[in-house]
Amino acid sequence: MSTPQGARARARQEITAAIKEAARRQLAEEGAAKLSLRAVARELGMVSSALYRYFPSRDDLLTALIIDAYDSLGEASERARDAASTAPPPARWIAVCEAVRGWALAHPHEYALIYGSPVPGYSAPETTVRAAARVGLVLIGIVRDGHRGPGLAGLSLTAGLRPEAERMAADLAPDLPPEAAVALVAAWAQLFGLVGFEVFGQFHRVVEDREAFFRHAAARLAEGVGLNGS
Amino acid sequence: MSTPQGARARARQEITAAIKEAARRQLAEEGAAKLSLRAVARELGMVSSALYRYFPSRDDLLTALIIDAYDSLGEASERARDAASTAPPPARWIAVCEAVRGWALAHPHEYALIYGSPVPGYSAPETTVRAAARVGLVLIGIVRDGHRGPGLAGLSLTAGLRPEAERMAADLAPDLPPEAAVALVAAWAQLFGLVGFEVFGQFHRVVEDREAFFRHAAARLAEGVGLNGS
DNA sequence: GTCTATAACGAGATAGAC
DNA sequence: GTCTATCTCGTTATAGAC
Repeated sequence: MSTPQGARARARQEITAAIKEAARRQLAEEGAAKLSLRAVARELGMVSSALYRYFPSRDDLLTALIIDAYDSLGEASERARDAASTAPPPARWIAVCEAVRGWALAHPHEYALIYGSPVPGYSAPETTVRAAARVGLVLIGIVRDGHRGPGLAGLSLTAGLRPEAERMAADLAPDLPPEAAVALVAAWAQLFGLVGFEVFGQFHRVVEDREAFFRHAAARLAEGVGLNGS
Repeated sequence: MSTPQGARARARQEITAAIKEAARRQLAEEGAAKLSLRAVARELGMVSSALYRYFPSRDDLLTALIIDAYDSLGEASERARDAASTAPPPARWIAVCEAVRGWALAHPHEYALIYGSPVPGYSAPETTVRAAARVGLVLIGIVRDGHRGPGLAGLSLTAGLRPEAERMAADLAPDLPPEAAVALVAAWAQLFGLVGFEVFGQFHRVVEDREAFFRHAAARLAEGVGLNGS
C-alpha cells in the first residue's frame, strides 16, 4: 500500500515546518509586530492565500511560533536537568539556569517573542500555557528535591504575604512550604531578569565577563530558594 | 523688546512636546516597531515633512522617546529616594524598588520601549546612556549608605569572578568592595526581572497579590546587596 | 532665518477584480 | 493563483509664507 494519506500528512508537516522556519527568519529581521503572512508566502514562493490552509490567521502562526519557542526552551532546560541528574540540587539548579541563558543567547529573537514586549494587538491564547510552564516546572522539581535533602533554611515570609504564599504553594507545589513557593517564583522572575538584561543589551559596558557573572548570580539564586551548597 | 526669539523658542518647545506626546500615544497602540512619522504628523494636522524641522529622522524621534522614558523613571526613583531620605537604607531600597514598579505599571509601553525587546533596525546611540544610568545610580547610592552603616555582611564571591568583580567595582562604585558591586548589578537586573514579569503578564495566574509579593521580593533583594534590616 | 506645504522617489503592503 | 490599482512608509528637493 502506497499510503497516500501518509504521504499527504508528511507533505503537510514539511510545509508547515517550512512556513514556521521562514516566519522565524522574518521574526529575526523585522520583529513580531511586523510578521506578515504575505512576506512569509513570498519567501516560500507561495501565494498568501495558500498559507491559510496551514494557519487560519497571522495570530495563529504567531501562537505556533510562541509555543515552539517555549517548548524549545523547556526541552533545553529539561535536558540540562537530566544531564545533571546525579549532581546535588544546587548544582542542578545552576545547570538549568545556564541552559536557560544558553538557549536565550542562541535564540534571542525567540526569547524576545516569549519574554519580551507583548506584541501589540495580539493576546496569547490558553494553548500556550502548557509549553510556557515547562521551565518553571523544572525549577520546581529541583527545589522539591533539595527540600527532601538538607532542607530549606533561612526562608522567611513578610507579614501580609502569608495568605498569598499559601495560595501559591497550593497551586504550584503543595508539598513545599509557602516560603519556598514564594522564593521560587521570585527566583524564577529574577533569573529571567538576568537573562533578559544580557540578551537585550542592558549589560553593555556594565558586565564584561557575563559567563562568570551569571554563574555567580545563579548560585546565589539557588541559595535564595533554600538550596544550600552541599 | 518683545523677545521674538523667546516666543519662537517657546513655540518650538510646545510643538516638540506635542510631537512626542502623539508619538507616545502611537507607541501604546501600535508598538515601537510601527512608530511612523507620517501617522504622528497626521494626528497633529501637520504634513510629514514639517516634522523634520523637529526631529531629523524617525530614529531620532525614537531616541527622544527613549531618553524621556529613562528620565521619567529616573526621576520617579530619585523622588522615592528623597522622600525616604530619613529612613534606614533597607527601607529606602524598598521604596525605590516600589517606585520603579509603580512607574512601570503606570507606563507599560514606555517600560517596554526601554526594557523590552529591542526595536528591529534601531540601535540606541550613546546619548541614551546618561538617562539610562539614573535608576542604577540611585540604587548604588543606597547601598553605599548602607555600607557606611552596619556593613555588608555575608557577601561572597565565586572563584573565577574576582577580576571581573574588581573591574565592575572600579567602574561603578570604587568605594564599595567588589562583592557589593557584583551583588548590586545582579539585584538591579533581578529587580527588572520582577517588574518585567508583572508588566508583561508572566505572573498571570501565578501571582495574585502582586503588591505584597513584590514588597517581599524587594526586601529580600535588599538583603542580597548586604542591606540588613535595622 | 524659521517654518510649513507641495510634490515626488522608491519601496513595500493591501484589497479586490478577474 | 494572478494582476492591478491604491494605499502606506521614510525621506528629500523645492517653493513660498512669516
